[in-house]
Amino acid sequence: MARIPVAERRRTLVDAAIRVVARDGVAGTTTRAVVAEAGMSLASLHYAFASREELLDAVIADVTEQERRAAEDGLLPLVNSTGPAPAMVDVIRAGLDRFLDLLVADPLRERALLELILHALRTPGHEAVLAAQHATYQRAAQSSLETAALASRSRWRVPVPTAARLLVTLTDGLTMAWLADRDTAAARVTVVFAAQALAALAEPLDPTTTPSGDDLDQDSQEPGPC
Amino acid sequence: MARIPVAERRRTLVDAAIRVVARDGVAGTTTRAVVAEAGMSLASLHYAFASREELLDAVIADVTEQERRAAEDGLLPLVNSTGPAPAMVDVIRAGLDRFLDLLVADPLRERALLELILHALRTPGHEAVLAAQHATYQRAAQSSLETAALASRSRWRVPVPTAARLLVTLTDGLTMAWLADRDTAAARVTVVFAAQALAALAEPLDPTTTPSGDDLDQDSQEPGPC
DNA sequence: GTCTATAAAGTGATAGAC
DNA sequence: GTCTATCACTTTATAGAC
Repeated sequence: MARIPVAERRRTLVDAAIRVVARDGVAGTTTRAVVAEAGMSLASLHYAFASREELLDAVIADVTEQERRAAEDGLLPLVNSTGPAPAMVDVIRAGLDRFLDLLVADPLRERALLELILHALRTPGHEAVLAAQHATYQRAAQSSLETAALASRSRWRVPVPTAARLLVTLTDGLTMAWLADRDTAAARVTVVFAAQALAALAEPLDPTTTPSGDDLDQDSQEPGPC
Repeated sequence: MARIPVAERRRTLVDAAIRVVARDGVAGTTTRAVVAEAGMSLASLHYAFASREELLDAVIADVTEQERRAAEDGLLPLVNSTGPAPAMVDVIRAGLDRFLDLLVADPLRERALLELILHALRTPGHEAVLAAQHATYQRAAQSSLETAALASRSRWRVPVPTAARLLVTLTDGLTMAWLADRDTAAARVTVVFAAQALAALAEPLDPTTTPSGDDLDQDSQEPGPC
């Protein structure tokens, strides 16, 4: 077959492995399944990667980087907006709703990432890639919150890393809960309260601006599964 | 060997399987590993359970029931307390702190439960046990919140199922975040804000009672990993 | 009912031809 | 560099002796 640079081989294999993990889970991501998806021989995988675990490390790093870019892209519309400053709670709610959109549109991807993280949590030798994943998320959450403060002309009343950890906690929890019950309407309601909880940790720079959230006393009953 | 009732065999096998899942993960829970832990032969497992998957179903149901009982027991101290009614935020914070205590004391158990849920999410035919698990959690969260309202002489301003879903989201997120970074001090801070977020959805029955939370402007910096 | 032994089908990794 | 063929091992499940 054609002589392919090892860097390109790695890319092809990582992309194929991501599809296999999403479809069959980590346990189903055998070396044979990956090379079948990538359309190459088993030996080529072991030429590009020393072992299956090394391939999985590369997959985790790649998926994490993709998520980080998605978060970054989600912030661009905010910094470029003109008009009057929106309330912090609305900025956060819009961001969380966009996150939920991604989850609903591609649940296999998020489930795959959770599986990969749990796998790395249990397997010795994956500490480095796991720490990198966590640091990337924390940083993405921090810059999201800092951008949100700029857009809403607010300041954080708690250290940004503290608020960022709450944001990560909320997105992780939203993901787990939605994957478990697939109740998108209920998740939207949870997003509203999550946004209020985060926005309560910030205050407007200009005291005359009155921050307004949604009505707490809404009579929305728990909707059934979609 | 001794002739053992099949019900007892099943109990022994499920208990052994729970230990193996906690130690080696779902992928490491092979039929051989379980029978070695239980001290019986491979054929005895297949006499009690038709397949490995059927055993895993029983494990998920058992662990879920144990968690439900733990949540129930955690509520008993609340309803029996005399003295003046504590503030809702303090009741919830105490409950979340107790949850965090359990997580820190036995992280392998929570990690195992997450792995089992993800496994059930991916494997066809496990929908029933997964739905049961989710319903159990939602019910436990609801009765926890109702008990908290009683103890703090408050009422919920939103439907209890809605608040319960936020509680489940927060505990799931707390678990994932702590498992990822093992930063107990940061998790305690997250608990404070999570409790405030939930307490904001309730109001005291007696208007003269002033609900008091913690100071939001505390200068706690993000602590390093433990 | 309980066991040993084994079947049948995987797995990760590598040797060696080209 | 890339391939086929294969090693060495593990897996679930079952057959058949007792």
